[in-house]
Amino acid sequence: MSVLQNAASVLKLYSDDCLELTVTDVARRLDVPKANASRLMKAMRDAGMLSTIGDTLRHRPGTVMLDLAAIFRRSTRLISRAGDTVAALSAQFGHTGYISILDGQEVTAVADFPGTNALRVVSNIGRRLSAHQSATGRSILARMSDAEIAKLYHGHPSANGLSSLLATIRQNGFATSSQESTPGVDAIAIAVGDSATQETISLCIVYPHGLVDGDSYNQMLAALATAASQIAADFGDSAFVRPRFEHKDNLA
Amino acid sequence: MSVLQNAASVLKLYSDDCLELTVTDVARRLDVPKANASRLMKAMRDAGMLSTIGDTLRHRPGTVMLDLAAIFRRSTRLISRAGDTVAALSAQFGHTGYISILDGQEVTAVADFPGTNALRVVSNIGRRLSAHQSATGRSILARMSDAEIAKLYHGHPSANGLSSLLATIRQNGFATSSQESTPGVDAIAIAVGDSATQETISLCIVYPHGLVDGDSYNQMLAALATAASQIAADFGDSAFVRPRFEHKDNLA
DNA sequence: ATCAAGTGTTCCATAAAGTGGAACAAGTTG
DNA sequence: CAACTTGTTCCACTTTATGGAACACTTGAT
Repeated sequence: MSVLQNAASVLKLYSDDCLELTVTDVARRLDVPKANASRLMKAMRDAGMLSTIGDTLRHRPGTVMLDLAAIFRRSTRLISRAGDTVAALSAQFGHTGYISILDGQEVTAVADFPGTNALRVVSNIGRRLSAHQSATGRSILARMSDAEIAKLYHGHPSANGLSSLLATIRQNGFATSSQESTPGVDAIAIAVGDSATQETISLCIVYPHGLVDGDSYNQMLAALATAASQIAADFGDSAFVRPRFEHKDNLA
Repeated sequence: MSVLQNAASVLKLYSDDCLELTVTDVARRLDVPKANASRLMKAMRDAGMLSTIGDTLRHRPGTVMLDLAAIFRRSTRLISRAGDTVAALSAQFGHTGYISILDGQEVTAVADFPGTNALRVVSNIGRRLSAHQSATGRSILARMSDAEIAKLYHGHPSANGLSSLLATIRQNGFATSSQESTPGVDAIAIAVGDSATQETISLCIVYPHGLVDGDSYNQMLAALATAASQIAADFGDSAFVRPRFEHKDNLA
């Protein structure tokens, strides 16, 4: 194991439920000797990757990390453009929106746009979901060939059922989920790509299950589809499937 | 030089003006052999600290970095609380606000609250300013003893003039700047600390030079002073100096 | 088509790290 | 004050990083 991987492992320990870490925390959770954790975290402090909280023994991410998320978001025109689009949709419908990317077998939100409704889904930048268990993940996976999927999910138990799921999404041009990753939360997602870089991202709107009637659903889906189609056209996305859908009168 | 420090150096190369890096960029800018940059960046990719942009040779920060800034902001009650306060002030006056911390001889913004005015200062999370050359930096430095300042600025050319500057700030309880770090931008800053952790942060409002009259300035300063005093009281900040100021009729 | 200059990767012996067990100091808790 | 926690330091040993050169690949110009 290289130091870098260990350092990354430490950073990955941070989450919504873990805002600070001590040497012992790290040693326990990564199952490494205390001595290693101590030296590693000292090195990370010296490098600016970690900082102590006040003069306590607890650690938080270092100042080096502070602007990297913003730089990621601005790194490509595709993300910037999609962010503007989802921000507008989020404001229009009052629901929370995301831009996500695929990272191995997981998807990660790179930008979030909190909704304005009283009951809305709270966003979690950096929260990772299984790609095959989320609308946003499946919308991206559906753009890959069966061979690529087979390679990515080689030996994975969910590999079998995935194929038919993705076939439907390829046909519809959009993906949905209902209370899958998070209880009470439904989602609509459409993926777009940049022909110049092969970069693929997913636009997603999440909303409380049961609080969106058929009309609203249809409007959101139509608006998301129109927005995504426009982006796909602008970025020369040949893999884009223009969403096909019937207006639903009632939701299950 | 350890790998971690080199990795941190790579991450520090990213800025508002540098959203992507190639192997050659890194080799040149850090003055290391191409071979080292290549292997280092490969290791950083494997660790998730960097990722390639689509299938190009350009690199952006990796997905590991995406949520670390948010975790930093939530890591202490002091920052969260101050953030809420500055957000309210920013909304009230329409000017951009910041929360910043001292990092060596520099200050870094950890949270930003963009103003609503048509002409407003655009924010830069992670942008680093010389502590002694900014209102926010001086507001924090003023809380340190002369001995600590002397140690921090040992051998630094600006060390001499700094002492009297800080003395004034200690007396006033607030710091200001006018077109110092950024042309056309003025700022008011007040620092507060947490007695439990010795953590110190600075609350700051920035506004376009010449577009704020005496009344507005007085109101902002008073509002910021009141807000900071309340935070200082809540966190048992014994070093806090309640701001003393006369209402200005005209600004220079 | 060919050359030149750019890109990033791999090879190698040398030099410099990281490793983990144990002993240590400092602070908490009952 | 003894038993526990915390984080740090020491050591011989192992693994990793280093930097120069050779390599493959793409790009633009002649």
